[in-house]
Amino acid sequence: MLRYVSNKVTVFLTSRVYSTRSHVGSTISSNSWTTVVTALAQSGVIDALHAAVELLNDGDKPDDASALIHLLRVSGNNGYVSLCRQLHGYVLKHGYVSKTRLSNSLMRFYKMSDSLEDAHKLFDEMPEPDVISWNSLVSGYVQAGRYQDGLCLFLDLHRSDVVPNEFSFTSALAACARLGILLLGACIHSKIVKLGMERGNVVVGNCLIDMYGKCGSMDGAVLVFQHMEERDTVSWNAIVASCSRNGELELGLWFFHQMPNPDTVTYNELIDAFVKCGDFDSAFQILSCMPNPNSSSWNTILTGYVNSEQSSEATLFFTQMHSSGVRFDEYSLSIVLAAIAALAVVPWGSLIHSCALKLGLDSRVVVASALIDMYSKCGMLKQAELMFWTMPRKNLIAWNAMIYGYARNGDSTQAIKLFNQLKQERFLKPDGITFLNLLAVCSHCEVPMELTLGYFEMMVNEYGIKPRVEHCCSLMRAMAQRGEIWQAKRVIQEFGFGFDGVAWRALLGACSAGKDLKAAKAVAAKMVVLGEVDEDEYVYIVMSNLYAYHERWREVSQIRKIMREKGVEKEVGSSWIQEQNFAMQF
DNA sequence: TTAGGGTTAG
Repeated sequence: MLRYVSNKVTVFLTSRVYSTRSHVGSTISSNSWTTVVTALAQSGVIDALHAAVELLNDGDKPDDASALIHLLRVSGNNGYVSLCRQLHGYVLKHGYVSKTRLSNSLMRFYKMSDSLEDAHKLFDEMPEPDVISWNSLVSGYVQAGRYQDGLCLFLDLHRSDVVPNEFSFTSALAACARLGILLLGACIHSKIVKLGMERGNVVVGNCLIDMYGKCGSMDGAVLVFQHMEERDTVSWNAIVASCSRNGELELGLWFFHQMPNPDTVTYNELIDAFVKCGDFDSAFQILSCMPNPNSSSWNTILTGYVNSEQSSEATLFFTQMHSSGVRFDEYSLSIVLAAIAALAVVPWGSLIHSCALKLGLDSRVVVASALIDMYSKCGMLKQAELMFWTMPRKNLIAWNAMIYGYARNGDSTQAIKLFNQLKQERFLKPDGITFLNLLAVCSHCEVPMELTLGYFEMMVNEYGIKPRVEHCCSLMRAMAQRGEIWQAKRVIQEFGFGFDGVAWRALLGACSAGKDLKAAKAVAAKMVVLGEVDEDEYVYIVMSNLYAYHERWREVSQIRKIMREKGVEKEVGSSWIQEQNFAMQF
């Protein structure tokens, strides 16, 4: 068996080695593990790998695990995935599994090659995982965006006999930050203080600032920053980012002016801060004056336009990026695709698609998901499907984008079918967005009420997702469509959204769709009590239209009068003209 | 203590 495996190793290696060999020349004169390890650690990497494989082929077992660790590191770093997997087989066969460091090294390889499940399996098989084994897996999950899995594992670590260290806490804090779980983040902070890890480790401090900032606690972020014994550029950037994120522009600028050596990230944070408060002029000013702007600097402004629903401006800015010679990255493309999706201009979307193909970015998850989204928003479901099914790796965002595509185009059968397929996926599970899309399908198409309710219950009970107001709105729309307005009203109360204007607004929309004047009057009255009516023409328009439908003209003119008095008037319909310039730029 | 683990922008 070993001979067979090793032969494959040799074949694999030689097929890649020959071309480089003539340039590098052989540096290995005598084959022994000592010389091989020295070579692996220094130079002549390819030759050293070759020599190592020859030793394995000859049945020459390494004295200890360290040679195999070196071998794994070097082969992993050079992309010899198949060799690494075969080395794992060798490790299993020759009983090296109990060597914790060696297993950690294998875990590193599996993490590097995006095989977290293999890393976890290996971890489970380790007789004595140490703190590095735990940290490696926790950080693997966190870096892969599987924050909940990472946190669960971190909590398991806490319950184990292994003592967590600084590294364990930094990964856990990053997960809390991304999930916005301030309570757990603060608990971890107190644990860090108790263990005396807060001082003397700048990275821990940086993670704390980031966690507080992302969880909306500006005070927490500033407090940590002020108490840090040592600060590096990341600390300063993290505090400026916290200010930007929490709308504290002036405080952010104050920190910026104190900062010894601002770098590109710092300037980008400032651009972001200005863009977030709508001050695009200042953002431009920083962009034109900053020392080393990169694609992120431009992308930040581009994102600002998209987030403030200025899609046309976003596309114009994108052409400006192109003419300024900015190198587009996957984010530039995905952001501009969002703008194009909002404008629903298919030719521009196709142009960006070609651009992505040309740059070799079309299979990146952010770009592919944005393309799916753009095509489905433009009504081109077949194109969206093609993108989805040809993606080499589909993450949840891609699945959600495709389900949303069906939802938007009213194809409930396909949306539900795809959702059922997603449920079968081993390493993905539906999230709140998935269910939002699914419930939207149910509320727009004629999906049986039992099925709709079933999905809602599945979300809460099976997947433990707390319903947000948007989920309840979809459920209410579905109920209202069947004339069950009063049951829909019960949903608002039952899930504690009685004081949420958005929920009542949705219910009013549902009453309007069902032409139910009596129910609409009750809902509008509730909205008046909640103060949701002032400066919002929606309630007036809905009520006026409903009264008109029921030919109650006296009430219609009364509402129009109130609207005139309050200065709330129906928005004038707007249209857009395609800027031909955009297409001309490419 | 040369081998394995951590932080900031979208």
